[in-house]
Amino acid sequence: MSHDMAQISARLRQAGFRVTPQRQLILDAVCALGGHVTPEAVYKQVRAIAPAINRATVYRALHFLTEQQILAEMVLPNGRTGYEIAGETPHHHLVCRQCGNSVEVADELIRPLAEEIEAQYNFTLDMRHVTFFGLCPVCRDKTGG
Amino acid sequence: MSHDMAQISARLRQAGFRVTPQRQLILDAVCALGGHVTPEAVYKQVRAIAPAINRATVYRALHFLTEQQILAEMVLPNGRTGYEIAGETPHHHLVCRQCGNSVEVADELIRPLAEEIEAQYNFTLDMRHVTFFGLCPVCRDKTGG
DNA sequence: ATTGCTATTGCAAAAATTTGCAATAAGGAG
DNA sequence: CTCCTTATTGCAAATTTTTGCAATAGCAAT
Repeated sequence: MSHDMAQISARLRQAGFRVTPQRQLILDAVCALGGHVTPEAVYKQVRAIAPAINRATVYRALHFLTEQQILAEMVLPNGRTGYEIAGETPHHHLVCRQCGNSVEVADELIRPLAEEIEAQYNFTLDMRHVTFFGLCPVCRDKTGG
Repeated sequence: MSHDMAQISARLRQAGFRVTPQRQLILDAVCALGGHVTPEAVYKQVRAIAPAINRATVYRALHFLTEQQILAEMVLPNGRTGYEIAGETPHHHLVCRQCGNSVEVADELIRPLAEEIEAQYNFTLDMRHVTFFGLCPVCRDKTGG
């Protein structure tokens, strides 16, 4: 279990939000599935346990948990949105718009920028999983001249 | 007109793609509407001129023109995808996950990272319009404290 | 101008995501 | 334990985006 439910619950209630069984199941599902998870995968996983749950609830909970920094949101190579438990090792991707292949980028490259921006704009950035798009060497040499 | 159709046409045909009236209309629409444009807005604009055009064609053309670096794609503050003519001044955004407000980020901050990554991974990045998510100062002091 | 190859379109249906609203149920207070 | 307020859910319908496939139409070559 990579999330401390007791602590999370306390924090949410503290802030006036409610800890519903749906939200717990959804969070558990993201955790159990591991890695980068799609809303649909979460839905199916949760469904297996609580068949009555609604798709909209999954989408809403995923948004909510992301807002609360309990989950982190990312752009998957196919352009859709994925989720993971926040706090996992930051990792980033370059994805090729042409062929769809992706490469991992070291966090050390990204972090300085994140810190620079945070300092300069006073934002608290969520840079645990950034995706940049472009052309991989292979595709560049073909089409991208 | 901020795009050179003759040159673009030549390049596309050169690469074995076709320059269809639909694609031209769609590109014109993005140009005419200016700024950050949604697929739906493009669809409506194009429709006004060519009522027979199909929504799927708009989505496909937008993807295609982005792949060809003629358009640039970005994440809008509402989380959906927007487009603009590529080559316009690069600009980036920090958007607050809580309140949705966004702030512009200087390109000078982003460019060094882009160059570093390109050098190190041999990717050609499309960093003309990057969006980072996080918490603005106001929302951080409320909830995210 | 005609022909042939195949990239693109339109259509229709599927899939993915969001939204309004009434009903339900957390959880703090008594 | 019960009551009350209101955050959340479920539902159904609207939106948004993607996809398979047959028909259409670019465009390079003749």
